[in-house]
Amino acid sequence: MPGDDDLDHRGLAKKFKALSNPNRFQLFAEILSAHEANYEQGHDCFLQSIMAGLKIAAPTVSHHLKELVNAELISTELKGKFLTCTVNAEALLELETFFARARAQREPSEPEGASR
Amino acid sequence: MPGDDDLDHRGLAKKFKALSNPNRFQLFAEILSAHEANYEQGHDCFLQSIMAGLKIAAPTVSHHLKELVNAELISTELKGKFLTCTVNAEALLELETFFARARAQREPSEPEGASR
DNA sequence: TCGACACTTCTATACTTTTCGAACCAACGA
DNA sequence: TCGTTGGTTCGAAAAGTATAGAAGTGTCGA
Repeated sequence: MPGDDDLDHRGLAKKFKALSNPNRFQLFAEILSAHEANYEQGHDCFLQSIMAGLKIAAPTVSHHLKELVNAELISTELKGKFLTCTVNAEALLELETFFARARAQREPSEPEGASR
Repeated sequence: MPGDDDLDHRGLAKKFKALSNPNRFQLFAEILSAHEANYEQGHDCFLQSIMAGLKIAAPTVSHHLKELVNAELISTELKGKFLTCTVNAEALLELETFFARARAQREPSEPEGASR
């Protein structure tokens, strides 16, 4: 099944690209940790509070956010006046799996999933 | 330990950036699978054979390769006339771990490593 | 020694991305 | 209703990236 991997690669490349910019990556990381911090409070992650930690202007944040959404790394929801951000769990799993497989590929001595 | 993560982030962003270009990503993937294929033969991965699968000129490949090395995703060794490429296992682990932790961070309900 | 080969460096060009000011839209509170 | 605030869109400038042709370096085999 070669086409399967190929499709994966498209999506992966897009995600890597989305994470390739330092500011965008920080934005992502910030959303991630805000997530953790606010989990008990309904894990609302407000863009406003995230922006405080970054040194880029609002339009730029908006742009980067769009890229992250486009890469399906996060999703956003408008709650009244505010915007909340959620990290996409599937994406994280997809990426983790990619590198786990890559490791298995590099060192075939270590059988991992067996089914391949 | 906040500085720890910060340093990680630098390196990670660099790695994502290195993987963000489709051709470079393919190059990386190619090296990876050549690895797997040639493992019994001493897992020498010759650049020459990899280049055959890509549709970019030699100088470009050279450039991309340098970026991958710079991001510490691979390392190269000159064997006489030829260049061999090796995927850096630590980098793969680092990346896998990052996403594994990110998942744990996103959904604290799922205790994973327990330690930290 | 010489020529072919594998790869790199240099240089230039086309293209993409990042960034922000200005203007804009939507929602909330007074 | 109006001003303020959170966020987006537009437009443009600046910076960065991908790419390859030409020329260079080192290695091998004849």
